[in-house]
Amino acid sequence: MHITLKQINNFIVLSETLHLTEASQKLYLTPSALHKQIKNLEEQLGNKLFKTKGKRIELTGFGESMLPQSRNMILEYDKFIRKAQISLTHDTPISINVDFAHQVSVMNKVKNFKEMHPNILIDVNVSLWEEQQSYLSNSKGTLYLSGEPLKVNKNVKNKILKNQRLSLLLEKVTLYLIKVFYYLKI
Amino acid sequence: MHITLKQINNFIVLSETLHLTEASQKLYLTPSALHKQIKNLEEQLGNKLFKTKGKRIELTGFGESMLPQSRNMILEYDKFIRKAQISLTHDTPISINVDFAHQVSVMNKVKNFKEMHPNILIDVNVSLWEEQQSYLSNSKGTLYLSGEPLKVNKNVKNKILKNQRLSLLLEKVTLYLIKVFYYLKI
DNA sequence: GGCCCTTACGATATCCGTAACGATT
DNA sequence: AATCGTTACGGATATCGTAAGGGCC
Repeated sequence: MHITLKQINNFIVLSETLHLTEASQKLYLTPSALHKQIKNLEEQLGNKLFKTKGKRIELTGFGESMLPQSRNMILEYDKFIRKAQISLTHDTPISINVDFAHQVSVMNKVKNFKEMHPNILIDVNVSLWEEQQSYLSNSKGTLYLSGEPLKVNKNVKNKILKNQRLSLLLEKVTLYLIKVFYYLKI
Repeated sequence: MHITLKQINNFIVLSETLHLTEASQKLYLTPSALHKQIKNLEEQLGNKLFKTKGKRIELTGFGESMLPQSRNMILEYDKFIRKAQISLTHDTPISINVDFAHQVSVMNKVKNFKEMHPNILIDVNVSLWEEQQSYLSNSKGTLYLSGEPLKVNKNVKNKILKNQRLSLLLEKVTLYLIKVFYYLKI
């Protein structure tokens, strides 16, 4: 069980781009890190997934054959996550941070939502995105989610600062946001 | 993608035993480690999977609802591994270590196998299991597989020494062995 | 008291980024 | 010369085991 979902996902992304640098960007990794993960996966599978012709990367026959099953793994994972989202119990208090740009649209939807579901607690804290960034620039920066501090490690912090998309990167935040958006039907 | 297959597997095993200590033994972990992994999974899912009534552990409704999808994940992973095994190319040289107890049965099968598949290279090295253990007792102990040294970290080493079952624990070895056994139809 | 879950803490292993190298176009 | 894959190395992070705490039978 040493093979990880992350590695399988890496494999799929690289197989789609056949371009290490490009794939590594999509995965928010350095080419070096991605390269090592692929190597590691190949080692555990006992066969090479890719071969390199000059600068070009190609799938091996083995890699080709592993692709469908790999996609199934990720699809199954998606279902798993979706299940977790839908299983949200209605008494879980939810609080979300929204940056300024999305304040209006979210607040309106939350308002409607609260009328429909008065027993689901939602707090919406609005803060400038720059403010959230400055939290993260501080090495001890924390975000708060449902009242609890959300530890942010350096990697995640960098990813956020680079991409300015919180929901794409912090899975825990994503989960909560999606929960809300699921109800909001955003 | 922080949720790992290992965690999902942990969840399933614990849900079957509802007994932390017992589950942790099945998973070759200490209760402490398993406990933390479950906590971590719950945190990422945003809901508790288990609740504790006195000394007894019970599934929450959420945990119950996550079980089928979790099992699917593991089933899909099994298919994934099986696919990798079957995709073995016939020109991969294979060498396996066999302990004394299994020498005769394996050697006979290998012999038959070689007659049927003369172009698949298999070397069988026989050594006492105690010998293999003593390799591992040395902190720099290595096993050899297909000529390449197989780095053994301390955790794996301990697991092997405890359980005396190589094939259950070293996935890489398992993979190779299963490859062979697949052909051998053992 | 004994069993069991839980938490704190330290060691080990793993993961990732930086930087440098080598090869290809 | 520029781009890309690869490797070496160091720091940050995660994982695990040991040991100690606390509740229930």
